[in-house]
Amino acid sequence: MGTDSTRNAILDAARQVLFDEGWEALSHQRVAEVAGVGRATVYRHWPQRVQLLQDACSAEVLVMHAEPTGDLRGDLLAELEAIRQELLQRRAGRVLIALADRAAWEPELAEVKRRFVSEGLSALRNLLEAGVKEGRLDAGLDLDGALAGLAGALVYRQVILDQDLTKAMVERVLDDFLARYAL
Amino acid sequence: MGTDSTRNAILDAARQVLFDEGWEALSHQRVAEVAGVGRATVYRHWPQRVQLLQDACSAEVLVMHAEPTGDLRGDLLAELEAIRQELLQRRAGRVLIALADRAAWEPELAEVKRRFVSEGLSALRNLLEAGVKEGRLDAGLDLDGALAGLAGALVYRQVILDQDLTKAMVERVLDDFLARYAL
DNA sequence: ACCACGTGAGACACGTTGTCTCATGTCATA
DNA sequence: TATGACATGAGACAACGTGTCTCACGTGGT
Repeated sequence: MGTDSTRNAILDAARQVLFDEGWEALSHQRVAEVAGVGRATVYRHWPQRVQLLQDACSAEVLVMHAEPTGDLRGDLLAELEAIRQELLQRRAGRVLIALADRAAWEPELAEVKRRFVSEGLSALRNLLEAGVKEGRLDAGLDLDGALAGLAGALVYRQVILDQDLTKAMVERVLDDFLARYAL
Repeated sequence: MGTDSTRNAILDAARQVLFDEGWEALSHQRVAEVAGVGRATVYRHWPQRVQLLQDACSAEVLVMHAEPTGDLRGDLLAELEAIRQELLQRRAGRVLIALADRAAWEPELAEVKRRFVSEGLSALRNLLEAGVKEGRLDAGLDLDGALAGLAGALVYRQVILDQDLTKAMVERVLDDFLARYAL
């Protein structure tokens, strides 16, 4: 077995363990078991647990972005819907919350978290930016504040309140936002 | 030393460890060291780690609530300010995020989290409810949605974005909300 | 003076972690 | 085909953490 396929098998196993059994279960030993490789092999590639966490998480930062159509509300809704799916299906919420928790004590993870958040919301940010530039959103809009408001409301419901996000919730959050800032 | 003072010493130590060293460090052994008691004593009172976590967290659910004055914006602002202080100083944010993470795999903690959130926001909920009843807020207001929007925006900024919440941020969040829902 | 009881210290078995060595299998090259 | 470089799996090993147990000690109430 070549180096790359072993690495991938380990990373796949790490993600599986992370999602199914939680962060605390993500040990070299457990990952080796699930990946079907020797324990020493996991240590060889990732001597530190935090690096394994980092690499396992990094591959999760993939939000499907739709092409903007020019319809502001429609584009925003599509993007928020993509984020909703990410939170629901790919369990980005769990990863995010685990990162937020560990990042306080493991500085390496703070950067992973920052990237995770910023990449996950980059398309949304672009849409809002364009909306302001084209005069369809209030110029006084605080971009970071708006992102925190939109994403925060969704993440909070999904991860803190344990609600499964519905399309209606997303629309409500968006329409409240637009009621305030759309021109 | 009596039973109660030992219990309190252990719970104090548990909270200290929880805040200063993180959730993973919260073992019977570490708590015993910090509390200056024998390891067996900690096991005697809390055989399961999750119970220790539970009791250590439960005492953290104390938000200072101001008396309502009748001025809706002022009262809401005071309450959000109290929540901000809680998130900033008493590290409720860290506890909340740690609870959210562990609750996914430890059902006992889900209830602790639920109480934590609901008690922390109960005063805010009452203010909003009264505002609707007195006709000062849009009757179409979705109470849970509004709470999620307000709290979510603050928690998200504090814990996910690592921003230290300022008074200005709180005012902005509130005024955006009132711009949409105040009559 | 007595006793009940919570406690601290420590012994013990057990599982986990991180490191190391070595025989084996695989792949590219001569 | 023979050869050599290399990644791997298995396992030995010490160190550490965990959960349970026993026992001597000190305190407070009787």
